[in-house]
Amino acid sequence: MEIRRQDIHNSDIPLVCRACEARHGGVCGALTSEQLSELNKHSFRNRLETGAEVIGQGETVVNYSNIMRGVVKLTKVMADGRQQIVGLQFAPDFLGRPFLEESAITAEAATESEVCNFPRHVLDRLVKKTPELEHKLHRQALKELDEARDWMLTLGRKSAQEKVASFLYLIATHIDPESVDTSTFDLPLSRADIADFLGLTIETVSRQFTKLRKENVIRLENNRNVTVPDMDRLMRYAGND
Amino acid sequence: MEIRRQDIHNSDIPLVCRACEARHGGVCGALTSEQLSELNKHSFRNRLETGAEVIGQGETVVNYSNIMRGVVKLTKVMADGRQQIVGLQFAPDFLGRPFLEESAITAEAATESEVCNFPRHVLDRLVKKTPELEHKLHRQALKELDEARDWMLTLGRKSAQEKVASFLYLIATHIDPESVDTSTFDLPLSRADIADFLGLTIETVSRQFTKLRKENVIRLENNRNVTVPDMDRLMRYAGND
DNA sequence: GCCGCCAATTGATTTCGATCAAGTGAAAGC
DNA sequence: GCTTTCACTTGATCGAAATCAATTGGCGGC
Repeated sequence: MEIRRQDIHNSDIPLVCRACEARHGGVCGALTSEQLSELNKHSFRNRLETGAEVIGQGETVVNYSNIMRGVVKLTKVMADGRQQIVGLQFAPDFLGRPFLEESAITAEAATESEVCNFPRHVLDRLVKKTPELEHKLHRQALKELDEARDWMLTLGRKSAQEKVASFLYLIATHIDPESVDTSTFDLPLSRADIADFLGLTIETVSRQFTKLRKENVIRLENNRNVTVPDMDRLMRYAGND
Repeated sequence: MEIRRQDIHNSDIPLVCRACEARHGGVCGALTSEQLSELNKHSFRNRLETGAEVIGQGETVVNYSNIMRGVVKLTKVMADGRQQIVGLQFAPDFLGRPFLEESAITAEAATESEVCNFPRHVLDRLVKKTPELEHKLHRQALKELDEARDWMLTLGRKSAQEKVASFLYLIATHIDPESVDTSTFDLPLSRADIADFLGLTIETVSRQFTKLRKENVIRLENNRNVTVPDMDRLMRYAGND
């Protein structure tokens, strides 16, 4: 028995949205076809090269985005250049901080990505009128909060080895939610980015990769491609018993 | 010129809520007097001794709360006992994780506190019917997310001295939002709790307190009472230039 | 007043990860 | 084909914070 799609006026949904909406459950799912059409009038998609900045720390927010493809990293920088990645966002996550003029973080593409942008004021107006949309954004905020707090435990209390294992486990479970086999994947981050995510240096990250490889917790096809023969074992290395 | 209170039926508001609502801008502010009455029927207040647990990691959530007075710490524990405080909540914060059966964190009173509890299902029902209430909760979630990400930078990239200074600055700016003079305050956390908040050991926290005292960044009346002669200087020690 | 308790401090030593410094290997440019 | 470049790895040393171990100081109970 199949559950019917709720929206009747399927054909009224903008063409670009139709393909998109089918593929994922982003925030747009909360909108009626009319609202989607309205939003779509003001929205534009673009492709982001690795390293391309979506928004910078301290800048005025003009657009929100939906991640269509790729991984976006959220970073904070200190005045002296020290840097910390405070979040990773995967498709089809919503990207943006509602109700705030100025961004407290930098968002940039960790991999080659594609995003769908809409002007802040258009979405803000839509949120006011659409409780279901605010509910979706609320849920995403809570999800991000849960993830941030999980990561705080990792940053504050785990050893370098546990941190690296935790990172690998995180990627294995997030990179391709569709896939059944999560045991082989490409890392969306460079060693430098991983270091910034884990609060370590590149050298320490590299040494821990080597150590995990020598202990057969992971195999490395090349610098980016990882195979995890035993996911539970990796989880134990991550300290998540 | 004074702005008039919005709610007309002021006298319909439950007595306990009236005193409370006047004092702070918690989530209840989003409710009509009827809703407040309804919620109040099922709510109960209680006093929490220091260390009293509101909810434990992995337990089923039956109540949400509003913090009326005091400070509540949110902690995560690893299987081997390592512990990390992932958030501090001050009055009049809302306490709880909407839309989740099971708590991912432990919440316990850091100081002697007072909370107002309401059954989860009652508030959940109210949220569904009251967009303004969900909006308030959404805003609080985003605030907590911002704070969590700020703290991730502290945990991942700051030195022990910067961490302790950051903690003192956080407390100075949060403990008593009413007060004009934020330069003298009591710490709501023991050294052990501070260590768990900063991802350090008690000994290191203690040494940094001593160091900050010797460098005249702070004065200590006793273990708990702190005076900050120059808040900007403390901020610089915290690495927030 | 003295004891016991607990929180915090202080000191000595160790350890883990940072720093400094080469070295490797793959891809791009000439 | 060779060099250059860039990301990563590996090695040697250093240093900040952890660990181990007393000691201090305040407070409640008797």
